[in-house]
Amino acid sequence: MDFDKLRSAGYLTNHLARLFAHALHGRIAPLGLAPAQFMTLLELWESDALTQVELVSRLDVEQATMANTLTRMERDGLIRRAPHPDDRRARLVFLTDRARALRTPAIEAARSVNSDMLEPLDPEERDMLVGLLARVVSASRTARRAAEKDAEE
Amino acid sequence: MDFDKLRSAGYLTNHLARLFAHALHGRIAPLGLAPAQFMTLLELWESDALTQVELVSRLDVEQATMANTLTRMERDGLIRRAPHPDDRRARLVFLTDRARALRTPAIEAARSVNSDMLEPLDPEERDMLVGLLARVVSASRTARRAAEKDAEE
DNA sequence: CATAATTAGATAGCATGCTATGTATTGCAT
DNA sequence: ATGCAATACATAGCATGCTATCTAATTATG
Repeated sequence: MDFDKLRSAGYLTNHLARLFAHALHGRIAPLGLAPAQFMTLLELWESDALTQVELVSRLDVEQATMANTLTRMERDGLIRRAPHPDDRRARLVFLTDRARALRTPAIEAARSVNSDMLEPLDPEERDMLVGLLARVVSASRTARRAAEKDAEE
Repeated sequence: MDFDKLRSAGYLTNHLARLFAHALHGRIAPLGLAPAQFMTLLELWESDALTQVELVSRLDVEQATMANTLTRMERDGLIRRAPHPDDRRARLVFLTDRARALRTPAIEAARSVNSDMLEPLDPEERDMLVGLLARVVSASRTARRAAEKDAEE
């Protein structure tokens, strides 16, 4: 019973994700940002005033994870939360000026992490890798949602 | 200043790693295993009686991370730790019978996670993806080690 | 040989992620 | 209109991962 971890997609993906996270952390920590905060800001830079539920569905993390990330972001002065005007259960998440100002440098940092990490690949290979990753992620999200739908019955 | 997360290797890798981890967790939790424990067992199944330092270098996690994982594995009856005969600082990690017995079913579970997740890809595409991931991981580890070497001076 | 530098490991403190649960509100269906 | 199900969010508890720091032991060096 053998298992070659260096030919295992799951193993390699886990390892690569840690390497990416480490690199990103190094580049955005000077901005006062952590990786999950950056990910969340990517959505808020696109459209401000989202609810937690909307962020959860866009980023595909669990609601509890997002709640904690938002608490840390509020602590760090990146967001404010205000009551939703039409739904007293919900709160809207707003960017602070500080978070708005970080958009350009943070995205620049993320871009440079991607280029550095993919440096060993040819341009066509980079596209190939990104395309394959996107397809697997997309299919897996779909499959998971179908499975959860099933489980409801 | 735009950033398309669905074309970002770092973003996709992080997302895919979470999807893989979730799938693996679901399959090995019934065996009483967690993902990081499985990863560690992969090394110990190959060669028993390793030190923590040896596990750290093979799995490329930080020493503190491995120390905690080993503590949980000892708690769960997967390993025992005994003093190193030639170095009183070190301890050797040994598999228990329970951990040995899990080898076949756990590897079977991991294999099935990989096949399920890569199901949307053709066989050649799967090989391509695994090969590209392996190259990026390998290059990045090398670069990181070089950078650390540099930082020593 | 004595001391300094290195090495092995443990521990503290934090960020992300998860599951499971609790609370308040909303909305639907009778 | 009421009463139950669904929804939005918070919280507790745990696993992984990290950096930073501490102790003890070993190795290297003067």
